[in-house]
Amino acid sequence: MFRRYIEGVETTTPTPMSGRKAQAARNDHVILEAARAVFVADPGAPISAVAERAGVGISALYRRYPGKEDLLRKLCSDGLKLYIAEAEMALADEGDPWAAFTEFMRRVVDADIHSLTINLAGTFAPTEDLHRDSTHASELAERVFERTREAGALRPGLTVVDVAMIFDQLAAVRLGDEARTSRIRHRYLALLLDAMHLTSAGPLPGPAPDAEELNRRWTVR
Amino acid sequence: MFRRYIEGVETTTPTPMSGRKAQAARNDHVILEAARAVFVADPGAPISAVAERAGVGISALYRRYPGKEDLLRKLCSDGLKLYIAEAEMALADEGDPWAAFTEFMRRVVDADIHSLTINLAGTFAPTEDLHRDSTHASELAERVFERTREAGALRPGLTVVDVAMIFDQLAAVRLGDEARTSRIRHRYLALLLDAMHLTSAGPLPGPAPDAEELNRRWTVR
DNA sequence: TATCTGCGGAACATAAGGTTCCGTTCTGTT
DNA sequence: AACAGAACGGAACCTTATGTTCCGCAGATA
Repeated sequence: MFRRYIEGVETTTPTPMSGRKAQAARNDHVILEAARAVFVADPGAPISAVAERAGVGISALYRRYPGKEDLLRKLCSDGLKLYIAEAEMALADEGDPWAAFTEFMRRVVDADIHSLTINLAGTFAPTEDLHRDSTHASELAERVFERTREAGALRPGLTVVDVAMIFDQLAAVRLGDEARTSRIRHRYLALLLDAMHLTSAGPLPGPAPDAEELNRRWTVR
Repeated sequence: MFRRYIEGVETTTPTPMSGRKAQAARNDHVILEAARAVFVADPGAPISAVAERAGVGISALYRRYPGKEDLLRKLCSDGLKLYIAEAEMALADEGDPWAAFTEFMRRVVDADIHSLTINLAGTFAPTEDLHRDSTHASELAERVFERTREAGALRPGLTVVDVAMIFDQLAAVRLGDEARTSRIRHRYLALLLDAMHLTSAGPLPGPAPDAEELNRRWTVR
């Protein structure tokens, strides 16, 4: 029978095209990717938009996540882990600290990690795990920043909080599709990196934000 | 009678504290200011939030504007007129073009004009008047920018659209109250201005956005 | 005193969106 | 071949949010 034929394919293919389990596993990924795209474009988007984009029904979402907030938390958690991984990669780079720092920022902008973390914060009640990851991410970023600063590659007066704020500003750049947006963000990232690299420039006006001010954004609006 | 006394005050004081007309005129201003504060903080805020902030009832709003969109259009229109006035002031400055340019940007950031124009665009159906003002504003900004560029004060490759995008990014900076936000925006404006002033730096990556891409943001989302 | 203007805010109507639920399809088993 | 169950689609349900209307009141005006 046809079914049998399909089953045969299943057992010989790493990612079989049929089979309930395989379909479900594929949906796991499709749904997460759709959720990422939708919520990055609009953190307040309805859950039905995610289902539509994923090409599945709403029940496929509720089978995997108890509610909307859980999905948002999952995305945010993944974003934080990505950020942590990028920061660790930067720290593992023993070469030129400035080069490692710029590459770190480029990768964060490239993967639009910031849109997954801070931009989603405030749309759900944060959990203890999320808070831990967030703290860890901040610490790693601080180490990347400090190493760069100690190498004398940064404009005096800059702080690691400035880096976070710059990610904020770049995440606000939105024009056309994701590819276009990414390209334009890199344009302004290049501009900002040049400004951050002016090691003999004067101090910037006003005190930089402090970490406490930043963390307040995690509370539900 | 007490009423007579008040009337007497009315005729001798420029802004009498009582009198129906005077109260109404004051409300005109109070309501607009409340609407500005509320919608700048959140373009999707409910109209009741505006009334609450103004300390008036909802009917006081509906007496002045047929509906929510009309109020938003009024704010946006005022913002465009402000922008036009600032650009004209910059053009009238016959001194150092770079100084005039930086002061122009500082004033726009200071008055948070960008939050009134582009940030509100898309929340209402644009009218012909609005479109005309928008075009006029762009033309004036272009002249300010061109004059600065011709003076050799700008990094090669920059365009006037970059200026608009930078306003966008600065408007995304939000931390604490309006005063704190303003101060922090000026910090990053200073950073960006330094980067824009690197007249001998290499070109930035990627093509700058074009005007058409920008104007697409005026359509309702 | 009669009338009018401006206004407060409850009431109303509607839209939006999160969640539930039922019927259907396909899978693996007896 | 019939059956139990998993995964799912999507309509229905229900609550919330919010734009708008409306009614009654207070102060001003004549």
